[in-house]
Amino acid sequence: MSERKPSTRPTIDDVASYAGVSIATVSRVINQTAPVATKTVERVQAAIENLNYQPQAAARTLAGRKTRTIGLLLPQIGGYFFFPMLQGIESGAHVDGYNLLIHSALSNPDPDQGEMPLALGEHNTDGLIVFAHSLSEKELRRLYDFGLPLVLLHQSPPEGLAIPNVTFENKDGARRIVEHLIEVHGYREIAILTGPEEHEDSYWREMGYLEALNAHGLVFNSALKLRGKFSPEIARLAVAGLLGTGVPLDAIFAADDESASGAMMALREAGLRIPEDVAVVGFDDTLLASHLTPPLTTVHAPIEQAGRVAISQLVRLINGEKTESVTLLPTELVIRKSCGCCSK
Amino acid sequence: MSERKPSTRPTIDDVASYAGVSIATVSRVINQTAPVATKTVERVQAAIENLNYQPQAAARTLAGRKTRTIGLLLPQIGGYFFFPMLQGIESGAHVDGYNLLIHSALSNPDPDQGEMPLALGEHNTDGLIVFAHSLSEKELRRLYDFGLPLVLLHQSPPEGLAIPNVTFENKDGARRIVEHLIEVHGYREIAILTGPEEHEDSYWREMGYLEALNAHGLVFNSALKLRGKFSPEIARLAVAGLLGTGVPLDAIFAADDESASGAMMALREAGLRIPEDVAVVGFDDTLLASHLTPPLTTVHAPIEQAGRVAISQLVRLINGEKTESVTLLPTELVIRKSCGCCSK
DNA sequence: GCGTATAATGTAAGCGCTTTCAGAAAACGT
DNA sequence: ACGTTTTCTGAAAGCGCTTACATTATACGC
Repeated sequence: MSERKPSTRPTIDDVASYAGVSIATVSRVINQTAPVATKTVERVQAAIENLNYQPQAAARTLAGRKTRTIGLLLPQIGGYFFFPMLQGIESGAHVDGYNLLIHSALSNPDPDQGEMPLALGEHNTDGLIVFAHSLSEKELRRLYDFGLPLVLLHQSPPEGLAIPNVTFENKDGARRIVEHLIEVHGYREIAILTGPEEHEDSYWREMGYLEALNAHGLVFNSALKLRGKFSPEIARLAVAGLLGTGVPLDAIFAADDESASGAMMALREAGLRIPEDVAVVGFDDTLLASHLTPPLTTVHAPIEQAGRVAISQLVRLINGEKTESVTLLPTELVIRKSCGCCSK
Repeated sequence: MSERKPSTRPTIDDVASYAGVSIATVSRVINQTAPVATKTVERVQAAIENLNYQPQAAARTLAGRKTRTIGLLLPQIGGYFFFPMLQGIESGAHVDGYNLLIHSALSNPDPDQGEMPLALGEHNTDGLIVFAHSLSEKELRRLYDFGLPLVLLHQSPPEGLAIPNVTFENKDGARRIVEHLIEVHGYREIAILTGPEEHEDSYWREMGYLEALNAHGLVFNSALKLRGKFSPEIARLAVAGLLGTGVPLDAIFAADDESASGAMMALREAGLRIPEDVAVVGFDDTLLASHLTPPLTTVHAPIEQAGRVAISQLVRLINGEKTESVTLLPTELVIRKSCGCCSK
């Protein structure tokens, strides 16, 4: 293995002399930045075709001071959430003609410690999509002050920074699913399994839960609030713990599908049937939801769309156009079986 | 929103004059490409620090003719498989000091149709990791002939191209899990739910299944071979169909976890218990496996590691070092409940 | 037709780095 | 001491493009 002839790619000069024009003209037909005679365009295009020429990105970047690439900053998450998001971002980026450079906070030495002069930032990209909590506030500020176009996904900007932010209608979705539990099934002892404390999506989902309770005259029982971390294991433990206390319970609203799955495991281990003994519902409608037994009733979050919207906001920012300071994507109730409904 | 002061970043010249040296020296301390007096190094480093200087990638690329980025080509897959793979690739790339540019075949106009002068290829990257079937053979050949370092993930190279290839010990893993079914549980009517026809991993898993059958004197019954597509829906339909025929059946070996999930659904819908009536096992051990009910016995495939190894092979190739022509990563049996074992 | 506005092309100056090449400084040998 | 290596440093030439700016061909007006 190994040992292969290197090769040298044609440059714009080759194309120019092949077509019998100057490199400026070649550049113009490539970028369509100035009128060129139809005949010339044809000649140049033929030359490009024949030589199999493709402009070299680095040179264009250097000369044109735009990288045509967008950076994506991810925290060290795993999970079901991630994939559709990436898909949305990737496809959005390509539609707009941008390349996608990915950087996970994982690979960075000291995510929190402050300093992480991320190689991505102001150097290789025209703008950055920053997923919740993958950047310290300090670093975010620095990039912002620097003037780098930024869009936040599932996180609102720190005080004073006008960074567009895209996320879901979390409160609304949560309220609706909890109301479903109350109105359709008549549950009254509904536990909530939250996400991590600092996570905004989780916060608003909790608010939605509270709102639904209030709207139906139910009082919030703090014993029914379990802190999860978007992790099935933690959820399972938390629910097992709750079950141990003997607090009455007829449903669990998990702030994410993975926690819902963990809750189901705990319930099952305790010999409880779902949904007959305790109903379980989730949030996100990730791939996982339909695979669970019973299939999970949840709130569909347009994850992929969020990625796409984030890109389009970023592109507007890059182009100096106006952007929405916050975009809330609508969610939708997905009824399956785990809430007690029998459909499908 | 919008309207922010742009800003101009310091260049190597700024650093040079700040430190009172020439840009050549600055370059040398940055790249450690030639000896520099300790005192000078310190001065330069202080300058870099103070000015918050970071070299501009495009300029380095242009001057140094290396991009320091690796491209990843993905097909339009969804799925559980994807995430750990990306994680492995991403972290591997960063460990080796490379950026990661992602490109999904999805975004390409005509993936199969041949022509797709992918912007990634020879222009913005030092090398490419190509996931199975994200590139036509023709395109692959072109890039190879061009001399671009290439590594294939889960696909062997076309005739005559010496491209390193990393994948799992599929046959071995499949054989072992099927033998588990036969030896430990005594099943004899074991159906197989394959992946898509052209997929090599799937092919070898099927071979492993056959091998296990043969080794135990069982004859292969073609009625028990169901063609899946790594998709739960298709698997579900296929299994439902099989059940309809009344062919005796005591276990199903699915070539991937998602199909296993689909199989489980079909079984459940037919009123069959898992594993009492029919056992189900999978392959891959994706996140999904442990969430299923009952938890899925499967073969753990080191997906993340595969990504990491692919990167390291690619980096060797880039550096002109020798590489393995094929890397088979060992798999491991993961016993849960769906096979009939009771552990955990 | 002639002057002038307009379209089409070419010339050349960088973009911010890396890297020869050569010169200056320091270290060595005897 | 003096020549000779060995270190260290700087000047300058690109890398392959984009983009003013200048120039030339073509169109228009009357």
